[in-house]
Amino acid sequence: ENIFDRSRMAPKTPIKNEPVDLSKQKGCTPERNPITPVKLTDRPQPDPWTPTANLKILVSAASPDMRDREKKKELFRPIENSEQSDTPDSLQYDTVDDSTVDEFEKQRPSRKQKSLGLLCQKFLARYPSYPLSTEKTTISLDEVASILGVERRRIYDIVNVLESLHLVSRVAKNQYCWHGRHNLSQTLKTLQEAGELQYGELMTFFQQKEQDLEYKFGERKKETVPDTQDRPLLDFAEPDCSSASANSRKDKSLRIMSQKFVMLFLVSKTKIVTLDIAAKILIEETQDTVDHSKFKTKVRRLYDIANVLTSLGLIKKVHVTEERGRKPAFKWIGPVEFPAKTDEPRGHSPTSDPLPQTQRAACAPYQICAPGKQRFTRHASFNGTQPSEGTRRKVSSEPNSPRQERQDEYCSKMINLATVCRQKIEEDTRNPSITSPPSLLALPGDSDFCVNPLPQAVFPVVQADVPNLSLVNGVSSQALHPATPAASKTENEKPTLLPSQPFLCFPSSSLFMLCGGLQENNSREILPTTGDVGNRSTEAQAAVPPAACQKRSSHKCMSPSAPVDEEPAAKKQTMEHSDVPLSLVVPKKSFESPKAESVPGSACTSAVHLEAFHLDLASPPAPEATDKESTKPLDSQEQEKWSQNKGPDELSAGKEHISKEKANQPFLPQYLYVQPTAGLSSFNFLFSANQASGAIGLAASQLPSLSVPCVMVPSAALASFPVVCSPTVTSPLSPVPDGSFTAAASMSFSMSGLASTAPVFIGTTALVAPKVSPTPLVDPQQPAHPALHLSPVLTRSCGAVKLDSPVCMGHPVTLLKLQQPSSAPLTPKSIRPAHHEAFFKTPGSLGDAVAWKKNEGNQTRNASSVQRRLEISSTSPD
DNA sequence: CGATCCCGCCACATT
DNA sequence: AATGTGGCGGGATCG
Repeated sequence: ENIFDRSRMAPKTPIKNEPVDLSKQKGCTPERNPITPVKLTDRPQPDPWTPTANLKILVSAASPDMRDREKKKELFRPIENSEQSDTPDSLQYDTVDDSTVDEFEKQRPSRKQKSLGLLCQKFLARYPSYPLSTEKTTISLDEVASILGVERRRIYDIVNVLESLHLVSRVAKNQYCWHGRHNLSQTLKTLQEAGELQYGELMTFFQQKEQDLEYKFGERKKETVPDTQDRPLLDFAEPDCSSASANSRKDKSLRIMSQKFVMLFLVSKTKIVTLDIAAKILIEETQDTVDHSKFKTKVRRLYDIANVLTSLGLIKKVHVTEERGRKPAFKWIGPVEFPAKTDEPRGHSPTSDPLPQTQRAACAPYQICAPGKQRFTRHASFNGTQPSEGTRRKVSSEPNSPRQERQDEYCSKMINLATVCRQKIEEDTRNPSITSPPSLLALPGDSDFCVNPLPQAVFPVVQADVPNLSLVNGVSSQALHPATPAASKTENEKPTLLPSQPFLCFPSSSLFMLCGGLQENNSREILPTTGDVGNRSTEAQAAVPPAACQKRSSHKCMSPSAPVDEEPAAKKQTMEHSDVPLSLVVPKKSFESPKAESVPGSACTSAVHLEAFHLDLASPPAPEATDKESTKPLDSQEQEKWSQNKGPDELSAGKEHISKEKANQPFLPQYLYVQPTAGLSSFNFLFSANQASGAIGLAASQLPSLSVPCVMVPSAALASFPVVCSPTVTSPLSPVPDGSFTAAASMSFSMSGLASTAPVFIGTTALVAPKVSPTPLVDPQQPAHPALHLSPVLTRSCGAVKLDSPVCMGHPVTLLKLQQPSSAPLTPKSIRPAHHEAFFKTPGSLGDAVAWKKNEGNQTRNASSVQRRLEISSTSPD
């Protein structure tokens, strides 16, 4: 059939074009059988051209498919000839053949026909952009290569780039699994965030001044880039590391380059990146030695990448005429804004969608790696047994700059923490991490972790009990406190005290926000946040430099000192992907309608408050640690704040923006702890403000939408219990791991809560796994907004109402109203289960249900233990 | 003649 | 050692 088409086509189209068409057709048809036309594209005429060609063919022919192809080829040839000849008729073949052959040979072989871009199109045509989550598509490199009639090498070029965007993931040797673009937006978002950190400054410079910039640029690169750039790469690498096997060869420059290249676009204001600049930036290391040859090689690679990206419809070639002259460049034509979940509704269970479990399983190894970041970030550390040698290696190994060193240290610490946490978590939930969504961006995580100069790590989760890890606790405590000695020492100690628990303890007293993240940013941005949000990009750019500086400085300060480091780490974890979660939960009583309504208006104000909080928290320290202090003060304000509900969102949004822009670390996890004030006397709420990325986030950075994982805990419980902050973020994909992790954390809480009272957890939507959806509350399958997701859940369970508030910023805010806790609405038991699943299930978690159960059991247990501890702690110190 | 970038050698990684 | 990966750059082709 194909043949026919071709023949038809051929005549119609001009030779050159024809080939393309054919190829496309091929691409389409090929799905099942390679039957097609490989030949056409493949090698028109093996014979004449290259002697080797024949050999190749023969070799390939080994496979039946190949034979078929060859046959076809023969058949085709005539056709081709005819095509070329212009006269469609096949009749001519015979006669024309030779002559035609020559002609056509010349033509045929046209380079264009063999271009990587075309090949990529064919490749992409074979797979659905948005494959059903259920079906998992595996790609056999050999098969594809043969089908498309190209050497495997070429397929690698394509796959590597696709992999960098998480459109595919490597499952095994010669095997890749196709994810499609489900996670693309998430990936892009992550890249953007990472890019801002790494390249924000640079890009700004470039755009501003090219020449001078170049110089400076080079310098900066070294400074700025090195840390980041190197690290970012890590993303992948790290994953690999985690996998145990090291990353293969270097770090797979093509992949990294691809990501970096994409980052440049995403960071660029103009969305146009010239090849030379990109090459210069990407050369990184060599800056000094900028060999011309190296530059040249880099450019070649960029072309390769650009071809693939072009095929994906993400960029297009353009020319920029600058002072120097006309230069080749590419313009980003893909999505620019990445709300919580761009592409698809998957928000709830972002990851899951893209990757069905099966896929995950299949992809797992890889995913792990790729998502490494996530893992890291989240519980990332949990996944791998160890932080991954690679990571460490990189960290330690690359001593680019002082910064790095710091980072390294930081990373190391983080890793350690992560490891500990991981262990615990693993114990509880074993696999979840593994299953993590493939698509998640490893990058961000990684970057966050190691790469980002600003390491704001947040603790991913709080653990309920883990007596075992005293170390962890110590760390966590430190993390919390680090920055803010003042804050917490006393209070913190308690948490810390909670010996084994990594979690944070919050005083039951009031509400506080914990911000993970960028303290620096917050401070800076605080003011701007509210207003700026809209303009982030602009501001961001402007802000970036300073922010970066600050961050750096802060980081340095932080990282170097053990305590400090910890904090960042904690922040990171929390924040991680997500920038800032916006959602807030409001207890009905207190807030209820009145406030909720007011929210929009108040949001701004509230936002301010929040910001302030953030600042406080952030800057000093430990979000968690601060809890008491911050909390208390907040308490008084709580009501107001609550009324402001939106505020948080905005704030968070603002923060996110800011943070992202500047630090990039945008991820500040923010948690709001609300004490049972009025209505909810008995309940405590923890909100994570962050974000974004994770959960649903998306919103995080750019989007105002808020997704916040929240944990409600009965006040009583809280009083005595340390509260753990769930990691907010999870990227859609990553969610799995995160989710799992989170879930675990949350679980523990819930458990505790149950024990004493009934704790309710409100998860952010992000966390919600699609699969879970079945639960009543659930789902969120509405893709729409992350916030929405949350709301539904709440609504159901609690009757909470979520509101989207346009708010000042226009960021959507979600408010949740909770019915009176006291009342039954939240029956802990009934609710929880639902919530848990809904919230926590992560797509990624494979055996979620089981895991859950287990977890719950554990949690319960833990809770009890925790309670004990808590009680003790509570009594003792404060 | 510069922009593109195909081709495939060959090194490194994995099996 | 065989095979999978993929860095890399010569040099052909395009515009």
